[in-house]
Order: sequence, then structure tokens, then C-alpha cells
Amino acid sequence: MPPIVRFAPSPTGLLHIGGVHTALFNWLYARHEAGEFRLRIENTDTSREVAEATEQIQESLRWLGLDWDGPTTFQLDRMQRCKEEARRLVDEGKAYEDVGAIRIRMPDEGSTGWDDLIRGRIEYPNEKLEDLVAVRADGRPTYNFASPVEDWLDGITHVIRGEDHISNTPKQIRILQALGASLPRYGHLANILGPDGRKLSKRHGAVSAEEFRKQGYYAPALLNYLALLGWSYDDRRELFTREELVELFTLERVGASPAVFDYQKLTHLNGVYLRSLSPAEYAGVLAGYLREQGYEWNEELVRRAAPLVQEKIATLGEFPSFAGFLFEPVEPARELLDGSAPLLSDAREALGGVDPFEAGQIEATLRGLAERLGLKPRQAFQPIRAAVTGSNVSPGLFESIELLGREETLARLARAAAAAA
RNA sequence: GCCCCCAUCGACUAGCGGCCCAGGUCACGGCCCUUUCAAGGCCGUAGCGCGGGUUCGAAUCCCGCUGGGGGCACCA
Repeated sequence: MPPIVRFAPSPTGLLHIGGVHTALFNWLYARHEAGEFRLRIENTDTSREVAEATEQIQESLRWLGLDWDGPTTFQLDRMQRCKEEARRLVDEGKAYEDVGAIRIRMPDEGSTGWDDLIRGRIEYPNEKLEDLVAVRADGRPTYNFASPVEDWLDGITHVIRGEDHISNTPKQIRILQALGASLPRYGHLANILGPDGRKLSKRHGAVSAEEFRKQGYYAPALLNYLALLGWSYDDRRELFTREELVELFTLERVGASPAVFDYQKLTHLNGVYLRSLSPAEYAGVLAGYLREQGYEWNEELVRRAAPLVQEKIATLGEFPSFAGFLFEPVEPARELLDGSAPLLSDAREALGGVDPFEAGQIEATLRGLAERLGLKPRQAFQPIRAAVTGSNVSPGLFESIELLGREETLARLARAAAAAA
């Protein structure tokens, strides 16, 4: 029987990367086993609900390609059913009323245990289990009651979630048993930590899927990186397409120890992905990203600039600062130009006669100029680079000049020569 | 305080008793290439938390300790 799993975030804000990780592992498991992956919004606590959150969560999942089966469901929609079930437990003597709330009786001897999908046997002493509130005095079911009831109603077969739910599991098992429901299997994933060993949070850097997207991370790379946090295929392979992940993923190879999120490794992997794209694909991805982030730059020029940066930037977000000089005026720092007024004037003059105005000719001309002036390539090109791109770090100089065009290049050289004088 | 979980290079991990004086990747250091920055190539530094067992043999199994994390709500 194919498994049915679910991802059940609460709509309290943007989708946290830890949530993405949990969603990914559920999704991979479902797809690998040809089962179903459901999305359920746990909005029982209306006071903490953020209006936009549900749509943002779904948008993030769509961006990452984590498609879910069936409609998105809402915990709140099942309040009535939850109350009826709680009522039933009272009638059966398995629960009782307490100051207006309904509490479920928990055993106080022995232990409750389960064979965790990724941790093996876990036993929890029953004396630590309190009679938990299933329905509040105001009539709303609690999370710990609604969640297992919904798992039951939805026929969830495998509950794969974060390790912070380990201590909830025995309670939920007891509830399900009281209800007469069959139990799902449980698997608890390790948390994702920040570099300081604490829970990954805002002060460590980007934490929501939306932020990673904004910074120019490529969804397939982010997914690949996240898969490597707690899962591995063997002792050397680290690059996997979505399809390969689906094919190779097994819970058997998921580890139980917490992992520190390494932004540098993610960035490196992102670069590997971006560089592996064909020039046309890359140009499309880059143009799409800039459009989405609100840049209104000439798309034709963006596409022509794409090959100049593909090898050089690891995230799409670096493009504006790295190649923005093609679209906006530059203001080179004085010290980058110091003492190079004659050189810049000579360069301007030499480039004025280049025809056709393309990289090969431009390079030959500037190298010839450097040689005439007795300058090493670096000595000659850095000031020119600064004058034209506004920085001492840029895409290839000759290609950049070609894209900028003769008129703008000469204007920038003239302006910089004046500033350097 | 009590309960639960976890423990291999700085980081992610491979290792499920001999193939390991521990392998891969990121980061870091050096060299090469080079118009900057990257990318790439080559080389290198670096690890089984500690103590007891079990075994002919332990990174691998067991126990304890230590350390880290999570949980103990009419929050999710």
C-alpha cells in the first residue's frame, strides 16, 4: 500500500528553511514510494495566524517544485469533527471534563513506545504523560489532539516531522489508541542548526525560502543542498537532480544527528548548478530572476551579459552589483583612478578607432596600447576597468566594453580621465 | 529539576567488527593558470569526546560519564 504523508506547517509567517527541509523529506519519500504528499495548514491557533502566510507557504513550495496531492486542507475546518470525537471519548470514559475543557486520560504506569523510522525504538515513561487537554474551554481543539485526529481522518500512514515533536508522539499515540484508530509510523528528523549550534534563526542569515529566493539561490540547488542535510547516498556523490533524488531517496539513509546549515557550501553548490546550465538556460534564469525582483533592465542586454557572469557569480543576486554598470551610470572611487589620467586618455583615443567594436579587436588594441606604454597588462587594465565598470572587480574587461558600446565607453573614459587629473 | 534525542576533520557526511595509521565535499593554506574577480588544475593542514567493557580484532556492539539539542501549555 503506497504511503500517504503530509507537511503540516502553521501559518504564522514565511516558510522557514527547516520547514522546507521537512517538506522535502516527506515529498521525496512520497514520490519515491509512489505515495501521496499532502499539505495541511495547522491554523487552530487563530491568534497567531498571519493573513498572508498560507499563500506565501504555498508559493514557496511551488517555487521549489514540491507539489502536493489533493487540495490544501485546514485544521480549523475540522474543529467540529474533533469536538465530536472528544465528546465520544468522554462518553466512553476515556476522557473527562475539567473546568470546561475536555481532558484525555493517560496511563500512569508502563511506557509508550514506537519504532521510529529514523531513530529506532523510543520508549517514553507513561508517568510523564499528563491528562492532556483535547478541547479548550472555549471549544477549540488543541494541536496535540487535532493533529493526530486529522492524521487519522486523512489516512496518513507515515508522520515524518522534526525532532521537536518526539515528546508529542507518545501523547498522540495514546489519543489514537483511545480513538480506536490505527497508528501511523513515525519518523523524526534532526533539527537544522545555525553555525553557533543553536536553532537556525534570523541572525544567522536567510531563513525563509522567500529570502533564499530573493538572494538569488536556484531552487534545484537549494533542494540538492537541503537533501544533503541528514541524508546521503554514498561516500562521494553529492550532485542530484530532483528526479535522481526521488529515485535514490530512502529513509534508511537518513541520519538522526542535527546538522549545521552551511551558507558557504550552499552558495558553492548554487554556483555549480548555475555554471552547469546551458548559456541559453542561464540567460533565461537570470532574466527571470531580475524581472521577479523588480529590476526593469533591458532584457536583451541582460541576456547578452549573462555569458559574461555565468562563470563568475555563484548566486543570481550578485548580478546587480557585479554587472549593474551595464545598465546604470558608474561612480569610480577616486583611488582606483589616481594617476592614470594619461593612460585613460590614450585608451579613449585608441578605442575611438576600433572597428568593428567587438571584444577581440578591443583586446588587441588595448594590449597594443599597454605595450607601447611599457605597462604590464594588469597595470594598464585595472584603471580602465575602474573607469568603465566603476570597480576593480568586474566581468571580462573587453567583453564588458563591447557590451557597453563605443559611445558610452568613450564617455566614461573621458569622465574618469578628467576626474583623475 | 524531570523526560527524550544526538555525538567521525571548523562544517556536511561515508563508515552498519577486520577492506580505515578513516574516504568525499565545503571552508581554510600553498602552488599553477590569469586583464580583476571567479572558475579550473595540483598539493596540503585537519577528525573517530572521555572512561570502562565485549571480541582474536572496535570509529563501528554494550554500559557509564561528559558535551550539545529538544520537550515538560486550555502554543503549534
